[in-house]
Amino acid sequence: MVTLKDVAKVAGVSYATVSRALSGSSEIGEQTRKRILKLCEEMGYTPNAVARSMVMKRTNIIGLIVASIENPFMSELTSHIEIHARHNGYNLMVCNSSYDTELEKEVFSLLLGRQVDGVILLPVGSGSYSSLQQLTAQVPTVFISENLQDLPENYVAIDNRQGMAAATEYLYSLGHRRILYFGCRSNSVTHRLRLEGYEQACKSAGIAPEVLYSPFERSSQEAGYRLAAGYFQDGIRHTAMLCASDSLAIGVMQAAYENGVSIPNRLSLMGFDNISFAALPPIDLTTVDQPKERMAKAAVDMLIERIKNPDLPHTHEILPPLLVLRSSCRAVRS
Amino acid sequence: MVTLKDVAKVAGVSYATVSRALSGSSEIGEQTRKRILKLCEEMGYTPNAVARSMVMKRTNIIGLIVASIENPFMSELTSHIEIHARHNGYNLMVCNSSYDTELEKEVFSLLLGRQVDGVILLPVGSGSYSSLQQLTAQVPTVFISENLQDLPENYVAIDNRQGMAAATEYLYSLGHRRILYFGCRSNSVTHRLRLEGYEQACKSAGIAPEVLYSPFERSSQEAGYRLAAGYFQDGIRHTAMLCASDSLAIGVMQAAYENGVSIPNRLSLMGFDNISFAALPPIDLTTVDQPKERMAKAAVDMLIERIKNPDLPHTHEILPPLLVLRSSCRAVRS
DNA sequence: GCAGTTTACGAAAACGTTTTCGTAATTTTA
DNA sequence: TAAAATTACGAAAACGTTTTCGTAAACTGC
Repeated sequence: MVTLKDVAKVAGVSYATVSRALSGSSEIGEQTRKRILKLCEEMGYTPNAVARSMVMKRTNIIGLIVASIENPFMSELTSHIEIHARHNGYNLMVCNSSYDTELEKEVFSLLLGRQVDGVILLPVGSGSYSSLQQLTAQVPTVFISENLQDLPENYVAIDNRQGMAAATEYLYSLGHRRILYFGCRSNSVTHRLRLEGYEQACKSAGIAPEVLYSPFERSSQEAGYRLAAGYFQDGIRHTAMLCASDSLAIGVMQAAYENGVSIPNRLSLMGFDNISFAALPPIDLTTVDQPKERMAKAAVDMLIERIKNPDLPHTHEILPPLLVLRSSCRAVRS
Repeated sequence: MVTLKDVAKVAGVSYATVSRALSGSSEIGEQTRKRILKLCEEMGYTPNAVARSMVMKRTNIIGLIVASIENPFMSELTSHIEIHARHNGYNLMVCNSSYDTELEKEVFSLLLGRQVDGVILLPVGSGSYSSLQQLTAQVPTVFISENLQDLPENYVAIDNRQGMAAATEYLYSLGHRRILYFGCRSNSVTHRLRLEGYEQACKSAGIAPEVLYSPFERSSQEAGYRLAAGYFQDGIRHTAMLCASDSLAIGVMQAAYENGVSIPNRLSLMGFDNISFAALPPIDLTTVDQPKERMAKAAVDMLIERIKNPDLPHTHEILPPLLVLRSSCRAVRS
């Protein structure tokens, strides 16, 4: 590897001069700058980012912790985060937490040792963030896609309550009066808010909320499948099913398929998240979109702001969800 | 941040001693080691990986360049690579190349500047790797999921030819004699081999190969959709369709759906890759699996070997693909 | 009890940068 | 034209580690 010192030696100048030529400093003559830049080119010099980080006390690396990269929702977010971060001069160090709060803390510490300038956390969503606080206190951190309410943290999320309320109202507008909510027994605030949105909209519409919970399992698709399979055994008592997530809805779809329940003819089905699966024509799930690109950008921008000025107070940004109408819902025959 | 020097000062020893206590060196007394480790704990000392990298001339970071993280196939691979790398003491720096060969080279250089110990490349697949060679020559590199034949590179791939031959034979065994191949006009060797596998199996079976090409577009799903839509206009002349990738097949499925062509009743459909989409019940696509976890492990292991011993000759590993039977294919009525 | 060996530790260099400070050389001002 | 200001550069410290080398002190064998 050719270093700055090597270039300086060949050029017959001090390393300070080479450094200045590269950094665009004004403390250098125009002709020497050109000479040195040309020499760097010729010698194939690449600045060593590690050495630079050492003295600058900043790595220009953002750590990203995500529950599971292979989850389509999370991989979409990850992709946008990477691109937007890179456009701002940051690289991404990515770690899976594999839905494990212990591992989540472990990789967080690991990233701290790596001296990342900040962390974006797509949390497991255990509902308990107290044990993370001694870690988030050590480096600028932004949570994404998890509503942390009044916790002293930075986060970007959508208005889950409003989103689910809008979903409920949409079903109501199609004539549905018996709408079953398929909830997720997660402790996350996100899921609590979604449920509240449903209940609130039911109340406003004057219909009775009915809720079925899935136990929180590794795969919510599996959970939706089992829950729906059980439900179908006893006969269909509703005209629409509103699921806490697209994954759940897809599980339901599988069970419906196997039980000969036609969607949307016999049952309207709605999800939440708008993962890329949902748009596939054979699925074509009506759902509520989380604007992933906007969320990613907002999180990166928020983080960079806090990296530049660590004393900024905690903040959060709540983006509006968007109803995505597809073919899994239809109006009730009158 | 509390540093090793701080600990040394409090402990009243030199920094060498603290370093030795932490590294498990034998050149230190048992009681001092314990005393220092306890002190490190108390003071909340975290080793600075950047400083360590500086002197060790090794970062324990693997760079991963992927065409698009949000592509389900690639995100699955990414996830397994991250986990396996971390278990071996490496962290992952991830970059999107966004299907752009120029950007691919750009981020590669960027990773070189970051002093990554090695690079795993999930390439755009332009078919031309010569311009990459001056980059891959500078750091241990392993290509994944792209068959590079005799190129002087390291790679992990599947036997694409055999996989597609097996797919063809399976359709033949179901009684299909008119099998249309939906190819991808990509320049990648991978796609050439798949086509060859199809042609070879046709020849052995004594049936005529028929091929329709999609132009290489950003989204192969879109390409499949357009190609199939055109095909259906002129009437169905085949009993089975074999697609070069699952994405293509899903596009075909959409077109079939819209044209009232029932799969598998009217037309058997087969894909290749086994992306997670393919398993979703409403899709349930018969396909050829690329064993992603095994590929990821093989690539990481191959890379680490070459990091430890950079003088190792180039090598490659070809894994066997696996037929995944689902419901998108059926036997021809006799 | 003395030479030789081992053990346990400290001093200091090294990694490749950036940046501060100092200073000749040049330019500007009066 | 002398003093003051500016420009262009070099010397050296600093960042937080690891590791080599040197050396007292403790131990070994006879």
